Amino acid sequence: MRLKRTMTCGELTVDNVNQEVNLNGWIATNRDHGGVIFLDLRDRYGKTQVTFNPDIDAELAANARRLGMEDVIAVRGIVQLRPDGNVNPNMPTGSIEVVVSELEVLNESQPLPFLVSDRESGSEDLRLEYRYLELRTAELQNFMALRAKTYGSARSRLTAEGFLEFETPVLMKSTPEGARDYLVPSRIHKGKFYALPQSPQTYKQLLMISGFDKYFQIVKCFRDEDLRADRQPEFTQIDIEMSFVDQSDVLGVATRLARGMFKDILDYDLPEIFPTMKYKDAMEMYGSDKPDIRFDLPLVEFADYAQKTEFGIFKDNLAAGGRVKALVLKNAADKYSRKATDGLTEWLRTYYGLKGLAFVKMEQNAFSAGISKFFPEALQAELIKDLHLEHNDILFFVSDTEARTLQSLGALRLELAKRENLIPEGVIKPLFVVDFPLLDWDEDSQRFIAMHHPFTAPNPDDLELMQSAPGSVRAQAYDLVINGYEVAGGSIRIHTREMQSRMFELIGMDEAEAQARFGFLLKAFKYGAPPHGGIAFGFDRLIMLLAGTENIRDVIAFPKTTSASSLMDEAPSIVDEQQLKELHIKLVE
RNA sequence: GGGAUCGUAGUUCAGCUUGGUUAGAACGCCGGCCUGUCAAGCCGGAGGUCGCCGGUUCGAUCCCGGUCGGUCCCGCCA
Repeated sequence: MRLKRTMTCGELTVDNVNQEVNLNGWIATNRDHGGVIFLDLRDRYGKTQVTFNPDIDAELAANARRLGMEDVIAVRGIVQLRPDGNVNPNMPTGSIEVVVSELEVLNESQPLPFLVSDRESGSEDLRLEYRYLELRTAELQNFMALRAKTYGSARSRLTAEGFLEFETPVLMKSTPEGARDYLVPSRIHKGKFYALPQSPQTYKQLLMISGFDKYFQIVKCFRDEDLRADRQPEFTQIDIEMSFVDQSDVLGVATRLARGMFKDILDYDLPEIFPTMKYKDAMEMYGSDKPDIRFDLPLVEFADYAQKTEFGIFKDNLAAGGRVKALVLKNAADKYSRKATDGLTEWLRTYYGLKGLAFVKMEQNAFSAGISKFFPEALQAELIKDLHLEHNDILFFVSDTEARTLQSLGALRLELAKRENLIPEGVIKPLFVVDFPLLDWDEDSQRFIAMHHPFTAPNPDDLELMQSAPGSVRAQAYDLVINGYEVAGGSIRIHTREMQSRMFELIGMDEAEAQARFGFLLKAFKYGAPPHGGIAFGFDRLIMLLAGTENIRDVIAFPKTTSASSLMDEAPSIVDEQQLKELHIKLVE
């Protein structure tokens, strides 16, 4: 190219007036007034108006007239002040323009499938097909720049704390505990497969055994599970592991890193100490293991009150080991007509399999509507006092199995908060959730499975429960939750062979199977494994929070759809017979 | 695996409720006019397998079934 840029499209100001500059970029808009032609030239630094005046050079203006949106051009010209009254205060470069003397058309663009100036001008599937064009939009340019800045922040913050950055294998052994693995067939080893890492968990533990007491990695992880608005099959973690530490040390690093990143990127000050909540309390108070604590609206334990009602369903569920919990929404009863409550009931039924949602409203000093007739006067008085109920409050009740009660009322809490605008804008509330259970009973396989992963150390205070009541053993596991998103999770790991074997035993993995899957790790534990633990940040979710978006696809350059395909390059795709043959793979119908 | 929802010019949508002659608008595109705009403006034009397959019907963009694709959710995500 002839007119290589001397400046970017975002940096010219009144200070550059009368300078001759070259600009390169894409045509964002063209405004042809018959005479003078205005083009907004765009690169990732900004936009600058360039003008062509036929009075100065008729041929040049005629050439400019033929240009269209997203053509790539290079111009040479003089920076000039815009005439009086023609300054655009909405543009950082709005005081100046470049009066073009030379034009080089670098490449023309076909008519566009959607407007680069307006991300909403194309549906999402169309934008994903032309992702490279969508990435030109201001919004995604900003998100990607923010993401890049966050890589840098994480790296420098961790490096400053003495962490060493590593790379671990992407082709690894399949360890089918937890998420489904993405498998990679081996050409050399017929019938054998690598797996893509769900996380570099075992490698980072081995690095601890190697003596690299502070490890980190910004790393892709792969999980072949169904997608969500905040879940992609390949995603990025900031993976951290440390030796000779306990839970408080890891939470300290996570706190400093999170504070550092929010400071570096948003100049937002997170508290020096993040609040901590026990898993059990989170479930009881918020119906979630990742509660959004930007607003209150806690779940109210209602079992004792329920016994004093004449509502049979509550009592039956309690007798059957179920639960009754309530939510009090202040001063909103008038907004919840029969139609509205029916809508909520239907929503909970469809999404959470809940049979019913009960409610009562406060009318002056008494209950009305819903199931109010099942509440004796004395109980009403008691509730009004205990729950500080006032006119126009509405109480919602859920009664079902414990799991379903907590989950659906937790979901209702979030939904009501959204509807009632209870979630403050611009506020970032971190929370550590701790004391997760070590094990989770799996109905399908009728056995315990590791709630976090099978390398998580039990709480030393609960060791005797491992025999008597495995389901009640607490793990030294923790999550960092920010605004209701699980942003990071980790644990103190088991570092002795004996404890690791006990753990495998608890989840029904016999010695032979443990050897086959994790023999290498068990062997390593015999050679002086230090106590260690760590945490991993979901990098994409972190960027979502920093960017203020609720969609993980917004912060990944080339994301996949909810059916895990890439609309742009059409992955996954069929492959040649020859490729399959080399891999010793035969497709079956 | 299950549920909900969407699919109509290049694009975003309307039309479908109550099936019927020529499926509209805006943006974009093409042409013309216009010397200070910045979402430029004005005039004109081209552009449609109504996602696909099947059914009902004299007749289907519209009703029904299936299917494919997007999105959101449940399950799943150690």
